[in-house]
Amino acid sequence: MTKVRKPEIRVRVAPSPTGNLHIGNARTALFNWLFAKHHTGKLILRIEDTDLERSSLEFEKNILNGLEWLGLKWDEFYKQSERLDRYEKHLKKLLEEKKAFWCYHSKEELEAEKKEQTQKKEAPRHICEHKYMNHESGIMNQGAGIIRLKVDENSHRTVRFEDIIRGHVEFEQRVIGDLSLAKDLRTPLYNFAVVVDDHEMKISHVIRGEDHIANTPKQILIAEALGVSLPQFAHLPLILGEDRSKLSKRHGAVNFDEYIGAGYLPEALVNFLSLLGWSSKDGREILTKNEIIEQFSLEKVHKSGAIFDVKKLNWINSQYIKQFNDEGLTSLVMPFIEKYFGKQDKVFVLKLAPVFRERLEYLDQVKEFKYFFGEPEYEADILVWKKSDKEKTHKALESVLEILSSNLEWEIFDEKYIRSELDKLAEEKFGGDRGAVYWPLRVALTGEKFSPDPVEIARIIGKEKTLNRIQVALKKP
RNA sequence: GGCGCCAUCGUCUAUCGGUUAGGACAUGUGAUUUUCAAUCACAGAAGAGGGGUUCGACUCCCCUUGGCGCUGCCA
Repeated sequence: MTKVRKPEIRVRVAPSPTGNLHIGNARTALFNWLFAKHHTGKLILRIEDTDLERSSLEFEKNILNGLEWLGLKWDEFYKQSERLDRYEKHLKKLLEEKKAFWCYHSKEELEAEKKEQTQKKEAPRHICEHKYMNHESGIMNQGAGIIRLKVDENSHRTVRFEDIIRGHVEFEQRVIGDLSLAKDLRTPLYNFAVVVDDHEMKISHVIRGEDHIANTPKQILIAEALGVSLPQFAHLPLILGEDRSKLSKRHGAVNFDEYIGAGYLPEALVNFLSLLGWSSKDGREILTKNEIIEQFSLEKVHKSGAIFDVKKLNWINSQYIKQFNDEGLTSLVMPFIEKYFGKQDKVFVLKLAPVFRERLEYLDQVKEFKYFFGEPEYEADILVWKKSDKEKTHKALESVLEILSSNLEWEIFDEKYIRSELDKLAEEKFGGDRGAVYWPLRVALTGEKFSPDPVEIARIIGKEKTLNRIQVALKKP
């Protein structure tokens, strides 16, 4: 008995470089990557740049960068624009075999046909009589034609396929029409190029968004004409915006760049995206890449679309941020700090790490902490605690200044001791109202109504700045 | 209009015919507390409607409704 070797798992990510990497593409890429990794298969990255008008190298670069940033490494790389010979070869064969033909209808004629069909409540599609013409030389273009596949519009056949996620899916062949394959021998169109490539690249599973589901029967027909075998299909549920329509620009941040720029962590994004349409067996939601790979299966992918919920992303990201130690978080946060506050001393930023770890959802939020990097500006009246008044506020600040400046070895700042002194002050002079002491101190140090604990801030910014800021506060009218 | 896909808390989801329908995010309340966060505890919150099948349906089938996608000589 010979051992049956399992066919190699090969999947592909096939973006077209007509725009920047989009959240939806990234998710599709991620699922392909997870599937490949789970089965120790290969991931093929294929740039679908047959539309030269709209494709650009800049977009291609953006897409590649985004995927790399996410940590999705591919094993093979192709560009359709470099494979024109392959498409031409198959196109010629199809033409010779009379499975494909040149269609010379004008766009106006096509438009009219479609209009008529719509009025007759028929499926809009092109049924081309040119396929019955017997051209002398079928391969050559006799005018301004395009190449179409001959599809029998009278067939009663149902084109079926088994989708791993959706199960049986069927389309009536007669609603498909004589679909377009290429503008000319060296300008293939999407569906045709995909089928040629998926075959030649030995793709075993096509995992793509549900928006491609209607392309599948077309691709099946093309594959049959080409005489090649079909991959398995899996159509992923769409990522939706708040209004439940397909996620797009009008929903806000859909460019992957924006998430990189906002300081989301690649691991967090992988984690979050993997949970859009998929869930782990054990129900846990914070999972490492390896855990996701291990548990991943297409059978567990949901059928219905999933709304992109930034709040959950934020929560997941904050969970990842909390996992870093001071050193790690400091280097993560440094570029963002320097972007807003200029060059900073690493030793100083290291002191901020605990504050950031507790409070950041994404790294760009460091911009909220400007009082660590410069002197605060604020209106004098916010110094006054709600249960207090101007006079008491002044008194409190003076007392705090005294406590901090007199009996304090600042090099060994003892938070506990300071706190007990300030508490004692509140007890003795403000009837136990600690807010009367801490609130003015906070505002003096930060210029904000909301902030981390003022004693912690004092420790971080150091003696000189602390005393100075209190004095500034005291001079406010 | 045609074709197709989908349908459990506000959101992401669990349940593979028998559960008080579970978890997470979000929300609310409370604890902590000098504010805001963080943290902890608790709470409210769901099977679109109608028919079947079955001893028993969220789960299987059909219809309705609704949502979405596709409908290019774009991908």
